[in-house]
Amino acid sequence: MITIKEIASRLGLSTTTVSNVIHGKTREVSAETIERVQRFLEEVEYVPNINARNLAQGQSKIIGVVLKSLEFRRWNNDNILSDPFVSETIGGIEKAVREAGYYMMLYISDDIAEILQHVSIWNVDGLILFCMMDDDADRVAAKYHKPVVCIDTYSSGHSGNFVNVGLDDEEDTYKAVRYLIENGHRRIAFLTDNSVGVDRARFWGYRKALAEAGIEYSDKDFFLLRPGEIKQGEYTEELCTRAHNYTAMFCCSDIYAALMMAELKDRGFEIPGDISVIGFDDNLYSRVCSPRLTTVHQNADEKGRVAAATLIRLVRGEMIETKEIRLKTHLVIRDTVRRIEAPDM
Amino acid sequence: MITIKEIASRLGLSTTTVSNVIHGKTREVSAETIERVQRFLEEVEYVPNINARNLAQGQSKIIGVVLKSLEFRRWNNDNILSDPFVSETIGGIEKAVREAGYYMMLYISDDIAEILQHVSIWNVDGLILFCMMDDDADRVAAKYHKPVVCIDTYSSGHSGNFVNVGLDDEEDTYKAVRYLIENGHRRIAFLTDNSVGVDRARFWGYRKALAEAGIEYSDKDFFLLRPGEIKQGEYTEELCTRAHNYTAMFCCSDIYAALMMAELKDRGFEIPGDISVIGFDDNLYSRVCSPRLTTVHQNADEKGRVAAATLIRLVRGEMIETKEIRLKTHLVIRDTVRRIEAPDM
DNA sequence: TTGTACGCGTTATCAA
DNA sequence: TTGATAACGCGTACAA
Repeated sequence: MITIKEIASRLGLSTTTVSNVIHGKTREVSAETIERVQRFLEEVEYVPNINARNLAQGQSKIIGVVLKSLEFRRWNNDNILSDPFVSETIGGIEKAVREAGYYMMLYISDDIAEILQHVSIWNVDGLILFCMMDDDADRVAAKYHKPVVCIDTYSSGHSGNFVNVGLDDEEDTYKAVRYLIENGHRRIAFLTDNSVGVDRARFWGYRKALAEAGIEYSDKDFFLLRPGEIKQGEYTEELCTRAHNYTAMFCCSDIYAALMMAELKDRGFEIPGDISVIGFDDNLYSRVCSPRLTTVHQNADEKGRVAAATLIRLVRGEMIETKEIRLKTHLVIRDTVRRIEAPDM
Repeated sequence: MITIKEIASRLGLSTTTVSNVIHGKTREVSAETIERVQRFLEEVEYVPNINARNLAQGQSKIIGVVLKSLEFRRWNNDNILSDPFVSETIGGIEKAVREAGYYMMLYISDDIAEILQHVSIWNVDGLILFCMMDDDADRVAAKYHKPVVCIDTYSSGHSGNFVNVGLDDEEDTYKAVRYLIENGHRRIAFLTDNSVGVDRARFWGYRKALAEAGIEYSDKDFFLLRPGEIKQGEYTEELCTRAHNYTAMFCCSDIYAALMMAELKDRGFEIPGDISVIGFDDNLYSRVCSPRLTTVHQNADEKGRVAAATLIRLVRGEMIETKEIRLKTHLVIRDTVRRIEAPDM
């Protein structure tokens, strides 16, 4: 690895001049020198030592992406990246980070202290917090004195320490459930694996649609998938039995919808004949189902890109008007919701 | 951020002593001093500046993970992480890297020069090349003079510049296709989206099983999914029409198997009544299908962990006996292959 | 227009 | 057992 000092001495120049040319601070260098230096730089394939650069400048060009795995246990708790929504979002982040000339460091941990240590060791320029619950995000953002952008974090009392990129989960779910109701459904189950953050908001959207239609809600309508049970196939028996009492089911993710459909079909359910299903995400799982899944479309890749782009603006010192960026969704109507002509009361 | 220098001056010690305590070079420090320093370190929550450390030591503690997106175009070329096999493997890598006290930098690019520049800027200690074809991997490994581990790379003339972690794709596929043949199938299609690397090896396993059973192969038996067509739903019409001539189909991934099953069912095919299907990977897609997919199981998470662990051994200067680490697979028999009693000739 | 010299935070050598 | 001091490679006041 050739250094600036070496280049300077070989060219009979000072390190300052070489450094200036590298950084395009060209107004004080003669055209001839610029030319000469640039040619040489290419010739020897100079690459800067970023550690030295960062040390001198007190920056890092690193965007840290932190996943907290415990809170967001989709079907496989061991490997949170196996959730397609998560990994697609990360893909979007990577793209935006790279295009902005930054680097991405991925860090998966449940331990807030560990996360803070990590970002401070690397002097990370900005942080994206993903799959992290309210208070944890607040805590990190409060201790870390640089820009933080969260994805899908609902903050009770928004501390103002971070910008959040998310959906309007309550409204989005409300519309989907209203669609079920408009199709004559009144006995509608709600399926998820937790009741915090995003899923809580979706739950309230579901409740709102029910209330508006004068449908009473009972705790039995809440179908909870326990962590690990999907992998093991436990409990689904019970859920499928309970499903007999419903004509429709709203699922908090396409994965769950697809999985549930498979379990239901195994037990003789016709879909949507016996039970209608709506998912959330509109990823590949919705197109692997048969019949094809009616679902709420969101763009995970865009979510990641927007989060990263926003963070980088913040890192560059720009002001962001709003603390809450909401992406649009829409209902994609496919083949898993049937119309009930004579609604059963 | 408090520095060693600051700590030393506050404690009335030298930076050397403080540094020694931090690194456990304790044989030359008095017990009392150790105690005093350690207590103070905790008190002020000292975190090292890794840029300075790396600069002084000429290392980085970074494991670079490079994805080359172009060569491996599953269903969504824009966002390679949306492929569950890819993202699960990365999850496995991250785990092993973190547990070994290293950091992971994820970099997605098609441009070899860009990749090399990236790793040399960051002085990355070791490299994992993923989704990269033979010659590209060779080229990177040749120019980069530190340890390289590839995942699923088939090298024509193995340069010896890297260790590869993969499967025995030919043998694994051979067994799966033989299973179809043992069940009376003779008209068996092969579905994939490319014919290089892993998929080429699988193709030869398929051919081997056919040949062994005296079944003639024709180019028509090769079902090629074109990039982008899955997203658009183009061409599947043609593939489904051609499928009428077969009693079974071997698919190079669960995604494709699941997708194909949905398309086929849409057109009235019974599975496995009209056509049997086998997939590869055994990820969640195989359990979302109905009926449940018979498939070749591989452990993506483990693949990632093994690759990372191997790389880190290399980085630490250990010797690795073999240049080719092959993980085991096995056929998971579920419900998509039927037995044909009177084989149709 | 170019060069000198110092600081960034750490590790490492060698002397005390 | 401890402490000066010199690297590591780069950026940048400030001087020339």
